[in-house]
Amino acid sequence: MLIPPKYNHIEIEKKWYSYWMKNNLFKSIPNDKEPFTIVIPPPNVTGLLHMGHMLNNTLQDILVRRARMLGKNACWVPGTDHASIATEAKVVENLKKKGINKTDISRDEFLKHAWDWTDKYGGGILDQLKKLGCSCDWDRTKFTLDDDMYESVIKAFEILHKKGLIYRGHRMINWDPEAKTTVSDEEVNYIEEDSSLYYIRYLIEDSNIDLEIATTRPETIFGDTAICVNPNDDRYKEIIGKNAIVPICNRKVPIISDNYVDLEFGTGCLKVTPAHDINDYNLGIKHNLETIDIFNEDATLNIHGMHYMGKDRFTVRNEIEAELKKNNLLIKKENYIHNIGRSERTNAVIEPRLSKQWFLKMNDITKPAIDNVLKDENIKFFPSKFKSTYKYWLENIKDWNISRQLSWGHQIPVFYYGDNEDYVVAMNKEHALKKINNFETGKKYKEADLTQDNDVLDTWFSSWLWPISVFDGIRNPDNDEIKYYYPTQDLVTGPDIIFFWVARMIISGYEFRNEKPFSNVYFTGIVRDKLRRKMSKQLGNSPDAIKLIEEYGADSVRVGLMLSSAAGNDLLFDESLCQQGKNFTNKLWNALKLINGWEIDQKKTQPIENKLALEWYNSKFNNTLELIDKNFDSYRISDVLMSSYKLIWDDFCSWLLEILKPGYGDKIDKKSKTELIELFEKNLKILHPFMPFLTEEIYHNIPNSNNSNPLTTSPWPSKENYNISIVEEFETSKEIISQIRNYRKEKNISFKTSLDLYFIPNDNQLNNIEIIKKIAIIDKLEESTKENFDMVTSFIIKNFEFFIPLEDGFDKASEINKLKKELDYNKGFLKSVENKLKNENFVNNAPDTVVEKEKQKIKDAEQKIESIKKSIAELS
RNA sequence: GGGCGCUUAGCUCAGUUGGUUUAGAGCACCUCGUUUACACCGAGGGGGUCGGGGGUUCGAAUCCCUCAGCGCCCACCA
Repeated sequence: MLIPPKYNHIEIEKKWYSYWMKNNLFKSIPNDKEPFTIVIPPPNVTGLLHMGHMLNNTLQDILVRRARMLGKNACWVPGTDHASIATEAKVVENLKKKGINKTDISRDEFLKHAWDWTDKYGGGILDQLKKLGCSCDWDRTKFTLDDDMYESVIKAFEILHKKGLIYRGHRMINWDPEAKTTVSDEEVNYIEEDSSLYYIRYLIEDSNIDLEIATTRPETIFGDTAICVNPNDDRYKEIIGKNAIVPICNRKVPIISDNYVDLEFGTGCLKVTPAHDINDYNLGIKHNLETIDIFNEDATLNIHGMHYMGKDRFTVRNEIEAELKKNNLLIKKENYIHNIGRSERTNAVIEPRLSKQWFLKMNDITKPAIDNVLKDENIKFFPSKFKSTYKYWLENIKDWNISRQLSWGHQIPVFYYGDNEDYVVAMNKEHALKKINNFETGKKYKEADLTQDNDVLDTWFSSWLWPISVFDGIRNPDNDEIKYYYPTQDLVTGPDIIFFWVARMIISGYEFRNEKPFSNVYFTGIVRDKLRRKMSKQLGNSPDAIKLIEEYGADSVRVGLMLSSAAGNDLLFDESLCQQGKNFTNKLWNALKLINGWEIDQKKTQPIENKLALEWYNSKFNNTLELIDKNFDSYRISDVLMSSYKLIWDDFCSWLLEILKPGYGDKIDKKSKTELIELFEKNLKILHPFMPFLTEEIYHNIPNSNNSNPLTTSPWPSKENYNISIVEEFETSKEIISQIRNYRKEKNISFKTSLDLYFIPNDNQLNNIEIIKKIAIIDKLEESTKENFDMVTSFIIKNFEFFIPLEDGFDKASEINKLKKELDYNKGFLKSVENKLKNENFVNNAPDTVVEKEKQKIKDAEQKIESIKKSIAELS
């Protein structure tokens, strides 16, 4: 079989992905095997693959592929999210370009545009995931607005409403006047911005005292319904209970007192505008104040704004400043820096607004989510530090505002009838009609009498059902799929959506199925650039994911991402990581070429060093496998890769292959090659979750490999018993060989020149040349004493003394110097251990095993010192 | 303002309940090397006393206190 000199990732990745798909290797249906399920965090349907997706999905693929190899029924459910706000914003923007205003078209017309947009740009991200090698069961692909998914969301609303958990309330919400929608607290960014603090004069009724009031929002005076001072403020005690006159509109408002007001800030006087400030709203409720809403939906002033009606709030701010100044009501204006809330999506300044919204009561349904994560650890977080964040949020949870003033999404299944305050919750109009007409009122309603609520549900209200709804567990709670696949095993996601999504899925899991949605949550960090900056379009520091795959190959990119991504840690991405991954693929490819190049000599018997080396690597492999399995179980994925990387690069390639490598013109014995290939195949298996394409390709190029089955579905190596002492002994061998290499380097002796190595028999040591030879893996080693040679250089390893005879060019002084240095080191070491043992407290208090270890150290060090001294004496 | 966390080689990080030699890894760096798998390589090497200070202990990178610096989350003061 001819192996190409270079690994062609483009061709080979295409080949194997279509092979896997054609043979349905990622397909899962319920069977009698243990299920292993992951639901993908559904990316935005019209989004494009970025580094964060790559990291996240590579991790999921690694977990899924390993589970598959462990013989589990692995099921990775892919899908996309409709992402109401983001998608609707894009569609609106796109329509604007075409000269269409969203407000000018009907809901149905708008939805048609949105679907066209989705059909055109949607789902591309899933194809990109295939390029990355993701082994999802693509037949299961879901979209949150698919009919069945849609119905599940509505059904969930119905269930919760029936339980009395959903209510309609008046709330101060964050209003985005540009998108004309509410945004959740989490979607508002507070940014320090330059602003002004206006000091405005308010007159007091029946008094000649003026009040100075500081505000950042003079345009809201039309909504003022009180003036508030601190009850302990001596400056204002006398005027409490009187009325103040609001400038320009000349309305009388009461002067009230409340501890909320800060004596130090501004003038200690606060104008209260309950309709437009959350704190004022709370004051309004407390003091039973009137609420005057002065804004229209787009934050222009309404009729209460008098002559400013129809003008934008910021325009009014400027104009009112002028009017106040003209009337001598503006005392001063100061520069002022404060936090201004802006919509994450449109960047519009958020307007606090009183609005009718749908809410989900959270307090009643969070208990299992708290207990099962924090008390019982039925759900584990990796890293566990995120439990504190989770805990804090759940223990301070507020009711969830689930309605959004958008069209793209699941329309709220509430149908108003009669005087428009009565409503029913139903899957559709038909059901709704049936429901009301069943009432005892006797009144018969027609379809035309019903109006569905115009709002849609928060996107997260569909996402929080995802692990259940993808298996249709909301509509059909007893179906075979949900019973088999739920609860799922792992969730891989970012800590930034721990509240939005993770916590809510846990809540919904217990609420709808009385069972956790997943057992383990792996939190990935944020992918940043080398300078720790977030990847962003503006900075242009975000690499094109697909280009990276094309340039380096999917395997290399996957390895690059995994090399430095401990759970929860941010990943400082740099292309050099992909290069490192590519170097590794090259290394493996070349190992294949090397092994394939070795011809077999059928008659040759296995040399002892081959036997020893293979035995050693087998032990080393199993020793590492043990560690790998352990690290997999604790989700230390980058540690797993690192151990495999070192095992294969250093132990397999640099040591094992170098020992087995036949000499010039030589061939390898059959036994060695057969055993070697077995080990090589095992290497491929542990690497397969990380580098699926390369390993699959190599696997099918191994000579003598009888296995025509794909690696993807081959069994994970089972842990065999191994002898740890073999592994340890080999470390000694490595040391001996390293010493010889050092010696060659020091003396500038080429590798072509062979050296004789001798071993000094020592009665106190294991005095068996065979054992020493075994340890040294060097069959030229002979037993001798230094007296037989004029000059030697010696080294001591694990209390065995070895030496190499010297012929000429021997620098006695430097040799002695070298030994003296070693002597000093050992003496220093000895002294530190001796001091420890001299300390009576240590000897008396430390456990016996620890003391014993220290004593042994002394013995070893003393012996070594003796040997070195002897060598020095001999040279002098 | 409230809460959580971090500070170990040039960089990114390990370091499990305090005790395997005088702290590890990968990358980077330096030196040497074209021996027919690989220069996308090989061999070798330098480099940290674990942010500062104090304490507990026979013993601390590991526990406690304190100072300094950094980061994240929540709330957001007219």
